[in-house]
Amino acid sequence: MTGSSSDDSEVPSGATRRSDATRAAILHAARERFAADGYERATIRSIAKDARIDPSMVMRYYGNKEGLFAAAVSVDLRLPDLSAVPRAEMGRALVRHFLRLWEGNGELTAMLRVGATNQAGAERLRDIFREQLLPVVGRVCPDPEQVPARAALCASQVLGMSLTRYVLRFPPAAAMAPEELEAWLGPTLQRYLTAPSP
Amino acid sequence: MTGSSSDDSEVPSGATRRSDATRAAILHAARERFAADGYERATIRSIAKDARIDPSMVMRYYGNKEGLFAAAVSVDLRLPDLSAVPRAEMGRALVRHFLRLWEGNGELTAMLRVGATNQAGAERLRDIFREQLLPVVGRVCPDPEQVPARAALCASQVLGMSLTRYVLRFPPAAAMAPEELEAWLGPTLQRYLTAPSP
DNA sequence: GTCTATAATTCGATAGAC
DNA sequence: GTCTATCGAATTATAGAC
Repeated sequence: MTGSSSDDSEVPSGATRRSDATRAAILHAARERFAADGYERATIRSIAKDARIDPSMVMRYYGNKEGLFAAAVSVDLRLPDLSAVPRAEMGRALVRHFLRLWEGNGELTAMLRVGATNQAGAERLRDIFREQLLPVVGRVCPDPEQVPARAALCASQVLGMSLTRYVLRFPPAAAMAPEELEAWLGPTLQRYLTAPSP
Repeated sequence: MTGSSSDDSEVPSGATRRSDATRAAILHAARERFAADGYERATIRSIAKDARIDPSMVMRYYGNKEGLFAAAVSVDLRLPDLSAVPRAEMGRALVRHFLRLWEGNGELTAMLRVGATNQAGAERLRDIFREQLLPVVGRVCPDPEQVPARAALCASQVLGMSLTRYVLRFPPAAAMAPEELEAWLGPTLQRYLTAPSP
């Protein structure tokens, strides 16, 4: 009964499944739709249509809409080790990293949009904050008690600029050049990271 | 034909309509629902239920869901005239104003939530930025060419903190005391408003 | 002014043929 | 593995009785 079945619905051990291309197409379409429409308006049907497959395939592969979202959005900020850059340049380094990250990545916009309306989305963003940003700030802030607040301040400015620039599209925010943004936001993060607590 | 009709569906000239209480209840419920659930998940049915009236009344009064949203959300930031405060304290004054505004006002959270997912909501936020924040910054910034960018930077930090504190509820952001926030964000806005362009 | 009933869509999810 | 067909539920919106 192990190999005599005429269909190949069983997951093979090491070989690539025939469905891998389909799965990748679904995830790609899901990321774009979630980013563009948010969680509620990004329908399984529209995602399937983008991926040029049948909607039922999405259900088969990912169980339900939440499963699809969880599978589609896995954000790795790839934050640099700030303790490796000169202390006076940490702010700008962090801003530059985030700017590059946002420019070519709809996933982050998706997370932001979904986090604003969906409870599970907000929780994912809190996870990312806790697991990825907190440790980085922890390595450059001597007082552990101040780490959460300083990290949250950095997050507020970075997410705020992302919101106004990529989601709400305030014309001046969308028009600013990356170098300009880096020059303005860099000192802000620098202060949140290193200035004495007020 | 003007007053002989047996029903009172026509809008009277100066007197209060019998439906005013109902309309107010609808708008109140709509604000809360839009703030709590975002545009898509805030259904007319749920709003009507909160207002303890029939869902069809909402349609009758506001035409459709977009009309209801437009009527429910009319944000007046009541921004102070910054040119009336000492130049060195403008940043803190602006932060303090926004903090007070956000604390007791679900409307702003609603705008933020809806703006993140709904196109019309984003446009309303752009309107508020252009009509209310731009003029205030314009009065304290000597170079008109720099006004939009400086205003957008202020908006990014204010909206970013609102997002992380009230919508995404990052624990450290939600836990910070207003005085603490004022001390951290004040200098940031102060620099965005008055520091020489980098 | 208020409500019932329902039309017209749309969505997530399931069943089952091939 | 893929697709058709469809269910059941929810939604916006309309028509019309009282």
